[in-house]
Amino acid sequence: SVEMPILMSLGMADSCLNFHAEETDETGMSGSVNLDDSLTSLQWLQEFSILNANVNSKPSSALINQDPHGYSKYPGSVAPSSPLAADPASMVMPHTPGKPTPASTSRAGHLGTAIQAHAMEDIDYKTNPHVKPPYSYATLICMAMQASKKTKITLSAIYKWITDNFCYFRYADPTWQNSIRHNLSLNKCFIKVPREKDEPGKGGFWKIDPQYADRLLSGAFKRRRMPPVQIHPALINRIKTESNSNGGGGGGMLSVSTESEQLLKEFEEVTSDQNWNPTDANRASHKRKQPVPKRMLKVPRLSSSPLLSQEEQTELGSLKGDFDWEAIFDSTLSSDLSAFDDLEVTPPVSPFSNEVDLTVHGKHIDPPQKWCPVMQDQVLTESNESNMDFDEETFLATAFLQHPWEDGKNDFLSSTVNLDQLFDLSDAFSNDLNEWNRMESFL
DNA sequence: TGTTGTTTATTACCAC
DNA sequence: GTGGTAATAAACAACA
Repeated sequence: SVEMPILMSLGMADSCLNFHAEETDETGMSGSVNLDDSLTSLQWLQEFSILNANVNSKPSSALINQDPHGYSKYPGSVAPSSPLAADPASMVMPHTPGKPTPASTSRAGHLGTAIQAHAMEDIDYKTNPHVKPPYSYATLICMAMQASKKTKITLSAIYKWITDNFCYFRYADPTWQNSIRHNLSLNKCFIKVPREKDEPGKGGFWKIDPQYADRLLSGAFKRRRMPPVQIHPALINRIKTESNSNGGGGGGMLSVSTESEQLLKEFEEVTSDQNWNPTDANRASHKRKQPVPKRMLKVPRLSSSPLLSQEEQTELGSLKGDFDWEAIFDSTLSSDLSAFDDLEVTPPVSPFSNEVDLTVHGKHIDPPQKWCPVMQDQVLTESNESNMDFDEETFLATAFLQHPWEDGKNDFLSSTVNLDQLFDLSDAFSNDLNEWNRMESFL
């Protein structure tokens, strides 16, 4: 049976996915994205995570000087970045949107890696069509199902959720849809629910098999295997150009910080005397071919597909990303099992154990003396005005994203980090950057 | 006719 | 090297 840890795992994963919910009205049509939901934006988290993890520095001035919520870099952007972009393993796989492609390796070695880390720190999967999300198809399906908050979901709804939340797939060759269908059919975790005879519409519904839910969910959100990354010089130039012209971001394109730009410059210097040869790069260590995009600028799918029934339209409306903090804590703290009400869920005894075993980054931290009261009301609701101190945020970032989805550690079942404790600790360290520094060195 | 669903095959990455 | 897993491609059938 699916027990609370599984749900916790899912919920925590959700919290990191940070997809914004869109309000759905009675008509099922989705409304505007919560642009001002600063608390649900974790872009600052990923940026911090990258800077902290890859530059090995204190919270960088670049970060400090920017809007801690990150939106300042995305004028007009309606979507936050995906926190997982901060995961070095989910590195940019920059290639022209088209047929989903793997990437070949970079000749730049560690420098390239650093550059990639910087270049991808601002990746916004929701608006960036150039970067393939680092999730497996099964994960994407699972995410869509979870976001739907329904027990079953149509194939078209899965498509739509993916294209809504991952711009890459809007422009990619539709073969990925074949992969989705293939995955649904092949993966035992997914059960087909036939449509009722009197139910209009095409195809059936799909849901997560409770029997495999634990496995799927504990393994879900695991980043897909990603080959080493190459960044084509042309892309680098493009990044630089757009960074300059846009003042550092926007438009869903990759945006880079000053530090990133410097690294890019260094990278160019290192590689400037070599002719870029993707074939050589491919030969270097990757057998996977670099497919030629079939369609560079496919017309994006519309949100409201004429192929969808009224019910499906409604369903899709509710799929506008539910990976917001409020939803997360609705499900985790309030034990809202509605999304899995047919999964034979064993209700949790307590969302958070009182047993304190706070281990962050391999270090044990003694339990705090007091508990942060009901954080879902104080910290993570959409209506909150988010005056969380930067220290708090950065601490949370480190605790939460130091190893966000390491293989084998990505299920928060195995994690001994308790969010309550993290928040409590962060509270204890708020308003004191020195405390932050201490923590950083500790971690 | 397009979508949905199933199946088979190939290739590649990764852990062991 | 091998097995597991995942991505990709393709063929085919059923269905609205």
